[in-house]
Amino acid sequence: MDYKFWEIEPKWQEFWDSNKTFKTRDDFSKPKYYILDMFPYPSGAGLHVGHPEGYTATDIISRYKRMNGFNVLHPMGWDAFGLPAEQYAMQTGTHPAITTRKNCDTFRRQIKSLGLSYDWDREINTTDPGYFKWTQWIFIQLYNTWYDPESKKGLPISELPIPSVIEEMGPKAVKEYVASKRLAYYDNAQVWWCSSCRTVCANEEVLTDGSHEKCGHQVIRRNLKQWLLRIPHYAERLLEGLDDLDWPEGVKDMQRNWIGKSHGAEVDFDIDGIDQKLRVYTTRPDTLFGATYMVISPEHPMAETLVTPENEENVKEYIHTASLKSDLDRTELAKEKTGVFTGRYAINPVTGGLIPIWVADYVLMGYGTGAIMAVPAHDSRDFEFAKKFSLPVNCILDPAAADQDLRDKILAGDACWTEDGVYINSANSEKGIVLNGLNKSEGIRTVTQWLEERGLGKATVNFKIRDWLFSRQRYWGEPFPVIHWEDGEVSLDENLPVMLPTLEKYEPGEGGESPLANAREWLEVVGADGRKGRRETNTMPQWAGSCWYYLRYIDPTNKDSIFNPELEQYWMPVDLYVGGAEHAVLHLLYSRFWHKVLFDLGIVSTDEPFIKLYNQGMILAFAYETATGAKVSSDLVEDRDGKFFHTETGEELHQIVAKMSKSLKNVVNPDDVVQKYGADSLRLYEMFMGPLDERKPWADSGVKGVSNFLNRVNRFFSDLQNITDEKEDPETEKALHLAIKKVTSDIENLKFNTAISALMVFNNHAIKKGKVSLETAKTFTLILSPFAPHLGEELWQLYGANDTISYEPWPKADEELLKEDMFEYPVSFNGKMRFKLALPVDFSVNQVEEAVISNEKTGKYLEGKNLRKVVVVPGKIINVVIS
RNA sequence: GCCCGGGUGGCGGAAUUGGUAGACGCGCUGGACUCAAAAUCCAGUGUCAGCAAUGACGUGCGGGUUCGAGUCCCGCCCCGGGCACCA
Repeated sequence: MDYKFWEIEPKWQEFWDSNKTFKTRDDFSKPKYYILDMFPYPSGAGLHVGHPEGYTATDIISRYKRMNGFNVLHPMGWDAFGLPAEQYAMQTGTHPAITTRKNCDTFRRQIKSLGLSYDWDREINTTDPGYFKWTQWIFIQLYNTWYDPESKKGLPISELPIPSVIEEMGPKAVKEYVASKRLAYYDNAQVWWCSSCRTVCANEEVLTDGSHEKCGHQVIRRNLKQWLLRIPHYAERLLEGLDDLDWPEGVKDMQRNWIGKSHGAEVDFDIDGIDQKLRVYTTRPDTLFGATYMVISPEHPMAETLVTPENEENVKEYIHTASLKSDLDRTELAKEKTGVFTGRYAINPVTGGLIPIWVADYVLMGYGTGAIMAVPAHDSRDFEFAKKFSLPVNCILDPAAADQDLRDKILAGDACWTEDGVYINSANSEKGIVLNGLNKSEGIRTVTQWLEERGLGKATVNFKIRDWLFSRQRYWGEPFPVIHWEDGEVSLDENLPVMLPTLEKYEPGEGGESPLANAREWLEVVGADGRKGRRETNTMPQWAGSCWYYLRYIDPTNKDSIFNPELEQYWMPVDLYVGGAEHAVLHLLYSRFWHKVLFDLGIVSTDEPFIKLYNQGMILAFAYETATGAKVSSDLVEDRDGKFFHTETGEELHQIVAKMSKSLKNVVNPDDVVQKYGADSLRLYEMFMGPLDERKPWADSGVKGVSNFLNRVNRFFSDLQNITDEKEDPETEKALHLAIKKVTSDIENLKFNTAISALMVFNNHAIKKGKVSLETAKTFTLILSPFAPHLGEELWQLYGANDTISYEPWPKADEELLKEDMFEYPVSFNGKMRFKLALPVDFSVNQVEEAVISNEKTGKYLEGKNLRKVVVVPGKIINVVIS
């Protein structure tokens, strides 16, 4: 019987659709399982083979969990705001909503053709007003929340205590004070501006080379009024929360690095000749004795105060030059350090010595206090700077582990040492501080305490994470529910949703304003009191909609509230979240931030949204290059007996693995694969390629391999002549239960490649046997069905069922059947396996040893050798040690 | 520079976490079926030597621990990802 996937696959997809087989009911009596895919951006290019990888994995688990009695929530939707639809609108005038709808239709059709068991009644779309109404609503919650460091919680802004000093200054001061505490605020911000996209981008969207992640164009600095979110207030919570999450360690590390917590101290330095102090942040207060100069960043507010008249011109020029530089120029490591002397000196609090204050752009205003004490002997950046400008290098830490040569250099101030050691030259009994003889951690403790006792400084914690730039000069995004009044007041428009106006032109407005600035009618508002105002013309970034979508699936059509809290309590948190590693920081950190705020406000019931996270690896493709490394398009490559040649030049080519790309002509379209081999084959191949979390190259021959397997399954199991009513043969029964056991544990551990291998092993066994019982055939069909659901349903129906296989109970492996009487011991001599010896499993170590020694084969290996000992690991191995 | 991954046959990858290296699949070789081809089926397939039995070698490189190392430890090399003057 032929394997007619082209008939059975549409048949079952139609069945699932019309019977709403995968509709999720809010049945609280069952244990729930919420399994989520990162929803896609529906691009015009349609699905690529990377999408079905994660989707198939979650689909297998969804089906497996249903068969294990779980109430499974497994939804899909569209992250549909974004630049491409808007750019297309600029070129063609087509409204982005139309483009978006078309693309979603394509994606939905393609996803449905893969037989994925989503509950389509819960489909969501971030561009749907019924959805973004609630994105705007969350923005309002953020705006109306402040973070209380005491209780470490976000609280309603109405509960913000106003200090009496502020209160006395009048209502304007109070308003400003309140604004300074809101989690969302509107302010001037130094932002990255992409002149090609005519929009700002967040720090995270700018690549290391200073180009915009989306378009590759160089970005520049601009000062613009923008919306920002105070995510650093949640830094500590976001950091602590990571510990209990079942996430890949690498992702957690990346988030930890991004948050960038450091412990150190703030120290106040007196300034010679002015009655002001310069505050620095350092993680190495212990090296205070080695501080030989200070540096402030060019943007430091005290720059003007500090500079002496004779240095004023120099310093001003330097600050001006620095302001023109991009961060890229300023941070490039290869670059030489620059700086100018202010003419002013600070007083080192432990030595009492005068140390020069410099301005240099290697110190950043955005971190710590924007000023540092420089310890060139024990900080490599300071060392580099000191060498260039001939500043003194005082070694105060005798290096612990350096070789003698290096140690001499360090002690002489000719090299830098940042590791542990023993302090020298670090005592001032007059000031009551002695570090000599201590090590680094003792030193840090001693100095910090000394500073605190004298009111000169205090222990401080710093974070690298910055405020999140939350507005874009775009049309196709969520409008802010905000009105700017002519008198400068900002207020919220709580009449949600605030809709996007229809535009004739999607070009950005004057001076870098969003295209919304062109929508005059929409833009201008008049208040009840006749006051005039303008709507916010910026829109939210794409992150906004994806920050909370997992919550809307819970109750996607609710018109009155974001979701029903009872449903939220049942379904949350997400039990398993699968998606690409490219979202390791941004999406996942932003989501966690919003979720924690919503948790503090009592809107959601869990502190963390995603209990377990798994990253699927990227699917790559084979590509070819010449001896000189030039890439060759795949259509110009000829395969001759496993060697590759250029069809035009005849040159032998080297096979490499690279990202799929149009230019290399090695992009695989899932539609073509479904057409040629069927959805079950595509699913199976994507899972069989290798471990889910690893990057791996696509090979068409591999699809053929799994397609062969499904053909063999179909040929054998759909031929009722092979299926008997007799009792199953013990050997086959054992093979079956071995497969159940392996497939079960492999699904639990997301090891789908080896699960499929186990299915293949059993199938090979069954075919070799020639006959299996109906019971066996049904059981095999059950464990095959999550992987190849169409064929699973088809066989299930053939065996007499008249309903879906999707909710049939998952088989249990019978351990009794797997027990062995005999074990075939590998017998090694000095660790080399020589022969096998079958012995009863219940043999004692002594009995095994005797059996080995008396075995005739052993004699051969003992000839001319001494038997030293016999190592027996019951049920594992025998090793005979000879000499 | 720092932080994570990863290097196993011709290829994708297995290996119960210290116990038979190479499961499963692709490819290749030989055979069956066929007028022939495709498809399918059967057998073989880490490398070297040998007709074979068998032996030697073998998990990026160099050391070490152990009765025994792909797996653990020390020192390197290469590939991929992230961060990068954060004091």
